[in-house]
Amino acid sequence: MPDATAKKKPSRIQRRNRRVILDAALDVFSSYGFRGATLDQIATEAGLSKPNILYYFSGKEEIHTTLLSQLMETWLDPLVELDALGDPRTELLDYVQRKLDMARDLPRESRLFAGEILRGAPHMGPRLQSDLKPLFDEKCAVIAAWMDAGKIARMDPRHLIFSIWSTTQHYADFAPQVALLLEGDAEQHQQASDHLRLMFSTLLTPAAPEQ
Amino acid sequence: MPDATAKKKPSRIQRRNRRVILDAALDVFSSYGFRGATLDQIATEAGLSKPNILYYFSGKEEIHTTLLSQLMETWLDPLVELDALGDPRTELLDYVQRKLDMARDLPRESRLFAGEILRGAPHMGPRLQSDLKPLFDEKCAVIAAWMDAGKIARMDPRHLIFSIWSTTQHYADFAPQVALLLEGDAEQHQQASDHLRLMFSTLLTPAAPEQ
DNA sequence: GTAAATTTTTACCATTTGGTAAATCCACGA
DNA sequence: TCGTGGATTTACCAAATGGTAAAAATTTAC
Repeated sequence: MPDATAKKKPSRIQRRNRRVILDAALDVFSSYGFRGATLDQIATEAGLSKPNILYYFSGKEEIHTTLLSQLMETWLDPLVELDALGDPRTELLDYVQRKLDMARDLPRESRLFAGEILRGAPHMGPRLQSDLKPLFDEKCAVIAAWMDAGKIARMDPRHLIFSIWSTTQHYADFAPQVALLLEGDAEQHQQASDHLRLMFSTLLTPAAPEQ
Repeated sequence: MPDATAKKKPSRIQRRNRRVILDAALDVFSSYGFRGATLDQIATEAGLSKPNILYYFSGKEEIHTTLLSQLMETWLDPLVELDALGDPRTELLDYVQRKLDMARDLPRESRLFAGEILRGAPHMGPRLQSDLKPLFDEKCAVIAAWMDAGKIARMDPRHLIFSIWSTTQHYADFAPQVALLLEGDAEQHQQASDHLRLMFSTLLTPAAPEQ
């Protein structure tokens, strides 16, 4: 007896078109926000007709929600990789680097996320609670343990993470401003990487315990 | 012979209603973005009718532009106050504090600004170029001079400023996320202040030159 | 107090937008 | 090759939205 709720596995066309639509939607939503984006824009960008898009998704909101759901995993991944058993300094500095690389490689995703939080997370509140919160608490505990062991300087782990998030994502979310102020500088990413490495490296170094 | 382009000074009613409209618009634009905001929302929030609002402003865009223009001055003020003649450490740490206080006291303004940049600064590009850029360059030179004099640790002043902007504004722009992750913590602002003071204090301290 | 100017309301309008119904097209297995 | 179910298009629609015209109400100047 087949499960009444079972979904048939999607056809090749289904998979391709859903992917195309989501990619177009990422472009449009990240550029104009949820309310600013229109189905016509997404349809044009995807090379499909509007009703055809609504054949694959029940509505504008479902596209947006699907995008945010998929994004969440990617977004949290760098933090997931933070290893309690690794060297504290290396782990944290590598985390900064991964987040910065993500800002460069996935700016659309960064802006989509930023826009959603900026508007009060109307479509993502529950997911933040269920996915982000436990992970955040867990990693804060790891960092706190490292501090207790004297491996890195003592501070509030939560605000340390906020500082890592904000400084790295700034390069994606405020890219037009950064580009204007750094005008023509081709080495942007390397500069940012060097700066953040210096900053967090200095910050994490525990005050010399000797003497 | 009176100047044909001269504007009569606005009446009491004019001043009051323009102020009421801009305040309502700040609420709505900062919550929903330019495209997401509607004139009806602004009108309701302001307690006026939609056509009445259009008596004071030529359209939705003019309200938004006016808001951004007014905001720019407020926004740049903390940086303007950075005094080349003051003590470098104190000046920079005070700057961080002023920006953090602004994130707490003017979250709507912070979100309005963030949203505009996030969408590629469609209504603010020229102002960034004309107002922000020169100020930024000037203060970068000041900071560079401090570094040359060995008063603070050497680093890229431009990325230092980015780090100050991002870490402080994060508390306004990502407030829902911060609130969720810090849940119920009443001391948020003081914690953030302490953390950022520690962070930038450590960062700016020049490596001991002796030995 | 009254006329002129300013302010506000009422009644609209054209366009855009998210979404639907139904007809048509087309890929694919028998 | 033909029929069937999935995929796509055409032709719509109702609501929302930015904006306007002109009448009505109110304030201001004399």
